Amino acid sequence: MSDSISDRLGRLSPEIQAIMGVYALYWKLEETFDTIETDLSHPECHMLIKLDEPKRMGVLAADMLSVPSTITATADALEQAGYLARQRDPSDRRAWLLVLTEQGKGARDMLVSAAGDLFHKASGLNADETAEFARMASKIRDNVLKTGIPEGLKK
Amino acid sequence: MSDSISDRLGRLSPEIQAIMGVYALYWKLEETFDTIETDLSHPECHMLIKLDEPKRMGVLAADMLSVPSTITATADALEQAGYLARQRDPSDRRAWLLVLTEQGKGARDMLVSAAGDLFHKASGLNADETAEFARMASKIRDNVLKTGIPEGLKK
DNA sequence: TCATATACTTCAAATTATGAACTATTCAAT
DNA sequence: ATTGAATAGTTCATAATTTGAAGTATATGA
Repeated sequence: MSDSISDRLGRLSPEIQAIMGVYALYWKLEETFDTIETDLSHPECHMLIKLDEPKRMGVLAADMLSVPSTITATADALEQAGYLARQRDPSDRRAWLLVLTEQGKGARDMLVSAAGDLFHKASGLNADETAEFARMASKIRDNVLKTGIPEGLKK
Repeated sequence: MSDSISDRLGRLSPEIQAIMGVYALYWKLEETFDTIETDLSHPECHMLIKLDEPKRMGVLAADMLSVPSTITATADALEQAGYLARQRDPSDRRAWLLVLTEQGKGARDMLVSAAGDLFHKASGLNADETAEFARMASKIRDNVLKTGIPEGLKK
């Protein structure tokens, strides 16, 4: 009776197994970012990868579950290094669109390609398994972004 | 020809979909740690969850793809707050075993339970899907830990 | 036209991670 | 035994990253 919870926890529920797998993969991917491109920081890599098309900073903040000031700092660094340019959003002149330069596109292609390789090596999954994992991961991501940022209750 | 790479990248390969899903879930889980227990930092939560049984600090470092000094800092904080105790490893007196106190076990059970709930809410997966995702995540984790820390080539 | 909300910026402070130099212990080979 | 090299963990100064509060400019609605 008293052990029902501890036992279940001790034997690691599927949820905890899933979480630990996610953490291991996340940490491994972060670690391997270090070995690729020396002049890009981790948040800069994240942002580049997200910029498959011009996006508003607020969209990126929501996407990365981050706050505006963090996005500003990362965008500043990428802009100064020539990877992207800020353009006013014509439909709302308060907002900026972050647009990759040619240099930025090149860096992004390299990163995305390298990340794909890394995923293969780190995960050890074959093509079918990768496809299945990607399907579930996409579903999860949709759900996170849908439920994320409750706007009102920021702690 | 020239578009084959860009096209594939633009349409987001399964690997990138998988990575983005993993990042979204990781960030969401981190975010929700903030809403649970106020007197534990993120790395402290990670360490508590890992301590399902007494472990050496080096094992934790390998497990968290981290370095010894980081583990020391986190263990110091948890020890000082009464969540764990250091015991010399009888089989190697250079090493410490980190052992949860009763308070630590209680906190861990709470965290693990909360993390399970969070996974459900954040992922939106049902029980079957969760089991399948957990299976793949475990496989990935095994592979990461197997291939991780190449010892020699630290960058 | 005024009040309020939104998009982003600035900046100082807090958190977290890291590497290099150090102590204590172990292990292997004399 | 004794020495030397390797390992486990610690200390500490520094770097990287994130955050929240206050500010500017633009939009929206009454």
